[in-house]
Amino acid sequence: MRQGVKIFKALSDPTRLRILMLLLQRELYVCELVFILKMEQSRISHQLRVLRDADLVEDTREGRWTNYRIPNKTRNYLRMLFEKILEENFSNSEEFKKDKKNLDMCIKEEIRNKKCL
Amino acid sequence: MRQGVKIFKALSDPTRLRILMLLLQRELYVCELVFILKMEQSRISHQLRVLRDADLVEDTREGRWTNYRIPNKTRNYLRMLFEKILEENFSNSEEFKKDKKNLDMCIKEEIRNKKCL
DNA sequence: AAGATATATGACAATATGTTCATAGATAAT
DNA sequence: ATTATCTATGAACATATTGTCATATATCTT
Repeated sequence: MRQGVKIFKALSDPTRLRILMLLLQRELYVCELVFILKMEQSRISHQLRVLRDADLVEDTREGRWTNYRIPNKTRNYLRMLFEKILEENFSNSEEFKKDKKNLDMCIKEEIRNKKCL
Repeated sequence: MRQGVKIFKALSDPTRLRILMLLLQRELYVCELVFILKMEQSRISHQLRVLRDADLVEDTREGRWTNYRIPNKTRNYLRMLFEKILEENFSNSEEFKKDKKNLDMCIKEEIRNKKCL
């Protein structure tokens, strides 16, 4: 029960939804999320913690970097959730289009390989 | 987007989840929910408002009573949501077992026909 | 019309949440 | 070793949420 509530709580914030949408596309470092979302690093770290506590994301340390991704076991239902509930409401929103564009730029500029420098 | 967040927000409270689980079983008057959940009427009314604002429930006035139900268009994905996310976490919880028992009693004692008197 | 019942709502207090700022911890580069 | 970089965390603040109490509204009964 607690866990169920925790999951929905984690999903009930625009910033965290944006992060999840992005992680559904691709695993990302924190610094890549900073690049894409143009938000303070600590803000993103705090939100990632909430997502991690709800088991919606997992992370591995890679040197100085932390690589966040959506675990396979939740990937499917999360996708479904987003399709059912957020397709019109979110995927087509101006906000997410911008995030998507920044993600493309993030990939193009190889932020990941340049280690966010 | 806003709507998506609103839906998850509405789902992220134990009381509201209990109400939704009950409404998935059967349409109910507010006074029946009071009978089942053993909570203050105003508390339940407030929570129903949140659910209604998120379009998760709909209501019709029937004389003095308000009949709440889950609309067909959301019924399916809500069920799915609960199966995927809440099956282990909620449906088998002590809390919901108790609610279910009270719902049975509510039906048996025909609270609905007695109009909660 | 007056009283009783079912529900909704507004105000308030207690608590929870989200963001920012400052800083700590860990790893890499020099 | 020192410095720089990436990430996490704690404190403080503003805002939002939840539950309670009192009360309003609507409908029914008499």
